[in-house]
Amino acid sequence: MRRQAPVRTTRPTSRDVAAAADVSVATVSYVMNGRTDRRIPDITRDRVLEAAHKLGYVPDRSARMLRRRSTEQVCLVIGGFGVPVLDQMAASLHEVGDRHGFGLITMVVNSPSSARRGIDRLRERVADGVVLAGGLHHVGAAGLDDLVSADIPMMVLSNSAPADGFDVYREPETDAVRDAVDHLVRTGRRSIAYLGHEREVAEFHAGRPVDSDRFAGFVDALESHGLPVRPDLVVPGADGRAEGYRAAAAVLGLPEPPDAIISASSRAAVSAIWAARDLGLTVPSDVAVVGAGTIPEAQVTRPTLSTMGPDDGADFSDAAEMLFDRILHPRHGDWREISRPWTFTARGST
Amino acid sequence: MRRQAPVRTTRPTSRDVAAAADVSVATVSYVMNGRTDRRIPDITRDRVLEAAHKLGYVPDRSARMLRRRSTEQVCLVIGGFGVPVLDQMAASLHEVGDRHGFGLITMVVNSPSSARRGIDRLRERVADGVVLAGGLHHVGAAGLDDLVSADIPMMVLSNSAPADGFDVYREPETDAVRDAVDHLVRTGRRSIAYLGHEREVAEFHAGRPVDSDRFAGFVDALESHGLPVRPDLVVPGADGRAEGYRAAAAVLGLPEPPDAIISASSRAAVSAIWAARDLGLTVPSDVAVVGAGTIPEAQVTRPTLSTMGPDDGADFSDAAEMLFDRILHPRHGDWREISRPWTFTARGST
DNA sequence: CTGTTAGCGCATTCAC
DNA sequence: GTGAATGCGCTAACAG
Repeated sequence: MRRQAPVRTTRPTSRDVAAAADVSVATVSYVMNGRTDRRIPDITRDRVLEAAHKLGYVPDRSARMLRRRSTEQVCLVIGGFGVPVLDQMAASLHEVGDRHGFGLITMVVNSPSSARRGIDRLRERVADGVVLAGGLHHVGAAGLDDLVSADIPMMVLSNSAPADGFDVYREPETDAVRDAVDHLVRTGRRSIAYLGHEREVAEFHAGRPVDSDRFAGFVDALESHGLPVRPDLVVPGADGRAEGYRAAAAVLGLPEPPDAIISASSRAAVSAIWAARDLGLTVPSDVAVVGAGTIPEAQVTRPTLSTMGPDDGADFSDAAEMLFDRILHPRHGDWREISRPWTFTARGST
Repeated sequence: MRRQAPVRTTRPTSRDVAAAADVSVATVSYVMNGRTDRRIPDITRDRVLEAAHKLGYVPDRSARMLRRRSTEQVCLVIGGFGVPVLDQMAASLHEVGDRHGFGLITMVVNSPSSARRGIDRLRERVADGVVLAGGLHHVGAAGLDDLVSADIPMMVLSNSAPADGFDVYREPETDAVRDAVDHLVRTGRRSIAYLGHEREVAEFHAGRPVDSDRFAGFVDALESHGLPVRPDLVVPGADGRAEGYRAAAAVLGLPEPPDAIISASSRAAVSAIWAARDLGLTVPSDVAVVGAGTIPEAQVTRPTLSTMGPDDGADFSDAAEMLFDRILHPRHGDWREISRPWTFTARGST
């Protein structure tokens, strides 16, 4: 049974409802928005509601946006999908956004050109607030300035960006990495491999400064123990499970394999445990493994996975709340920081 | 160095640009939209562009939306985050959306009330098109009707919903499941466990009809081999890695453990392999494992993971293209279906 | 308590 | 080739 094509009459507007309920458009607006500062008698209210329902009236967001000069949407900028921590961020934004009647739009920034497009779109005011959780590198300082000068409330996830023009969310990882390395050295490890993200590793091997709290902490900690940073043990592989497996298998197959692996993502760390076991190695006696980030899986692997991460797991409601606070109560200056230092938790894999 | 708070002068409008360039707002509009049907001399064009740049003019989307009666955004409705296949969908939508100048908004539907809110918001025309990839159960038939009567182009991912009022994307899994079961039985398996999604399993145990192609195929295949469906081997655990591990460990610890496990997600299947190994079992000789869905990891596990899935992996550009086709060339009736039947690929784990 | 009015910023007729 | 005028649908002043 094929459904009838709707009779393409134009959809009803507030004027139509006003006419049907025999009130003014203003009253319709007040009723539809449930405004309590306007005293509308229940009789009138019901008449409007009934007319709206009968006509199938639904307010038009575009018009509301234009008039209110607010979109009631926030934008989450990420570098790509499949990263657990960003799923958490998105979930938190959805959750607190719902409470405020806000929707979420996502934007993927994985190249300079997509960064340019994204910034332009943001400047067109598609959203009342932004969480910059990825692609920061492609956005760059100039892009950040564009966003700041567009005067749009923003929260940036970064350990290095100054809180100037926006709020920032930091997860200082240095101490956790140092603790992890200390722990590994104390238990007799001498050659520690680093499974990093593409960027980190590329910059390191190119001899450029590496903008990574985590990697810097790793290098510092090694040096403070008088241990060398072996370039052949700094490899990419943290960006996915398959990548992690291959990278771990590769370093463990080296003539002088590491006796410990620190991975910049916990999901790659899990893969590293697999790889070790598949090579006939025992974790942790032959090789220790440490992951970065909180994933539930860490508790069910054998051995359980030692991790570095924020104490209270991955929940970003505080970041979301802060963004909405700034959207709802705009003020300039007074930029805030949230800091959630990571700690090292030794479990079975070390 | 603290950045100056911007002088909160109102942002420039096309009128301001027109004045600065000494042209009319119409000309500004034509230039900004790069319209080729209007012949604008380069001199004029450059003057407008220069004025726009100097004033920092950026067109306002809300106004454009209202006037054009289109938002140039599509909406992806999902049931939650962390599902690889949805990441693929989001990536595809972003990709082809970018080509058409469209943005993406996401919506999480994980309860009847969030479904209601989502539908209402969609009816407010926050997006020109919708991909319903999750939460379909909470939306329900009535919700679908609301969306259809709102006359908004839509693509629904479902194996059961009729293509009536919207396009549908199907992934028939029955044949693949049958092939998997056939393969398992042929290689001597007699008790096959099913790691399912929460809903599937709950409905099964409640004795209600299970709206799952995959599960139905599983039951049919077992029966055609004269094998019973053991209720104690139909367990939830496909919704996550940790869940999968626990569920697999539990069934494998049963007095009469299964000799094969079919998991409704490949990531839980990977966990099942872990669990088996941790219990001292060998895969596949002691227990075979099959996963549903394409993940790169399947190739690096030991043994490699036998999976059921679409032949060409997880790519939804065809779905995205179809949605945009309907948005850009609206027509009623003629609802289309894309079907990507799953096949079974035997690898090391069977 | 409710109606009238005036835009929000833009894209699009229709004159010239 | 360009400009003046109109209105998308709604909300917020301001009257009454």
